[in-house]
Amino acid sequence: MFTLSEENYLKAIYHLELDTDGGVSTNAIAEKLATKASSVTDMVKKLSEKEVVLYKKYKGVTLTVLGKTVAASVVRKHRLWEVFLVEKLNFSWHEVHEVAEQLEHIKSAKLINQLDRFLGFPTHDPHGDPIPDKDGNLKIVEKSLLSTLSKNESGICIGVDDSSSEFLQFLDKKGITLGKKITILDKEDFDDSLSILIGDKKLSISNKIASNLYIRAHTGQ
Amino acid sequence: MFTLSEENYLKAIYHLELDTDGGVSTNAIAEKLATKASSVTDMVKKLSEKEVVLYKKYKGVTLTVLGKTVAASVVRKHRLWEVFLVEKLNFSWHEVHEVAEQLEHIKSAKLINQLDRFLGFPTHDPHGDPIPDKDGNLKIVEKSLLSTLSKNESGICIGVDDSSSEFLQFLDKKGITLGKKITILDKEDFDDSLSILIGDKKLSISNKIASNLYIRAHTGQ
DNA sequence: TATTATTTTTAGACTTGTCTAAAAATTTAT
DNA sequence: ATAAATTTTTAGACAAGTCTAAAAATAATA
Repeated sequence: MFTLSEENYLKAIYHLELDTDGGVSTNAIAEKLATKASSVTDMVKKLSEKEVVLYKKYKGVTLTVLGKTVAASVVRKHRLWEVFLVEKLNFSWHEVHEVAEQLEHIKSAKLINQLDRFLGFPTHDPHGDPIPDKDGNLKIVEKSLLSTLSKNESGICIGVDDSSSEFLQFLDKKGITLGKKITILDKEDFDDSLSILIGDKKLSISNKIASNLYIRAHTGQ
Repeated sequence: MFTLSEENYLKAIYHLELDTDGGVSTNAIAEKLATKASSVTDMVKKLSEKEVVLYKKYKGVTLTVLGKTVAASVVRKHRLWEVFLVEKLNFSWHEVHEVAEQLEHIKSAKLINQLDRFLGFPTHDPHGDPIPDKDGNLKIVEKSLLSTLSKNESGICIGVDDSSSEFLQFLDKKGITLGKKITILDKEDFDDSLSILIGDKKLSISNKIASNLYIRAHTGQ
């Protein structure tokens, strides 16, 4: 069994590994968890003894198969709870993170399995991130950043890269939500801003926005 | 803000105060929390500094108004989550306690308010215990133990005194659930066992069982 | 009421997870 | 390739919450 703190470290390493090649650095973990490097070293040693990470001094850490399973289970719980909060309790997508950070540590296999069923076995959370299955596997969906699409191409909005509260609230204001079809009407070379059609509305968005929105390719009509 | 441990102490004192006159003893708290008296003394001092309990050495503790509010809020959360688990996630009433012990510590006013609404503002948990409202007030229902009823009297089963897993599973097996009408067909002087009518079934139950079932008086037919 | 038994508190120690400050290793730059 | 900068680790300390063992206070009993 793992403590709350251990689970948080495993989750942080799990996320960091996804966009790192080779081991995850002590400092990277420290930054993600808003703690000190020395604390990370201490914890990493403990996790190493528990055989959930591989650790060589000064060389960073990687999750073992076991560690990845534990981390994925925490992520699974986090994302299922987020779906619950949005679908059943009328939370906005920018409000769910903090609460899900707490709920993800509740220990009960039955609870999470029944919650999964109650929610209709969702595959993605309210930000478009995939929900690991019971075995920790993710359903990978082919996705591209909106900013990489060309004029006249279109796609379905399926997620965000930056899921900060500010960005999500901005999207709410603009009426940009998951599942909506977006078509590139025009691209401005000058500042890389885009003119898009979303639903039946025409919008102009900056490149910064477009680089934070994930799109599933949507060929035809 | 209160730690998990502090909340557990406050809850324990809250429950103990309900069936104690005067201060709650150190040993009583220790027993309820399965800890040592010396640990209780330490924690009680801290709670006293935080002004949630009144404490005089060797004289036991009582909750302050603030302490009672905090404790009631934890109990409220516990019982609302129990309703959720039973009503929405198909838990049996004997399975909910352990999970609710964890969920009761999740901190989010919006979460609990929305959960309350989602559940239809329930007033009682799956064991028949009242759910404190936002201000910590309980709706007191006139209730009596089944064992105190006389022959030919009847009532509605509204709760249990002992909510141990074993007792609850026993009741399940006998088909005794909350909301059912129970009529005393006969009382046996010899061993105080009862012959009862529940639904359309006739059952014989021991006095021990009858002393653990709460009944709301049900005059007429 | 004096004595014994029980309850409660104190004193000191231990664990977990964190921190600061300093030392060691690694990386970067001249 | 050596010096400087950065990263990482070690060493020692601290707070929270718990424990054991012993002392103090209270309650029970003879």
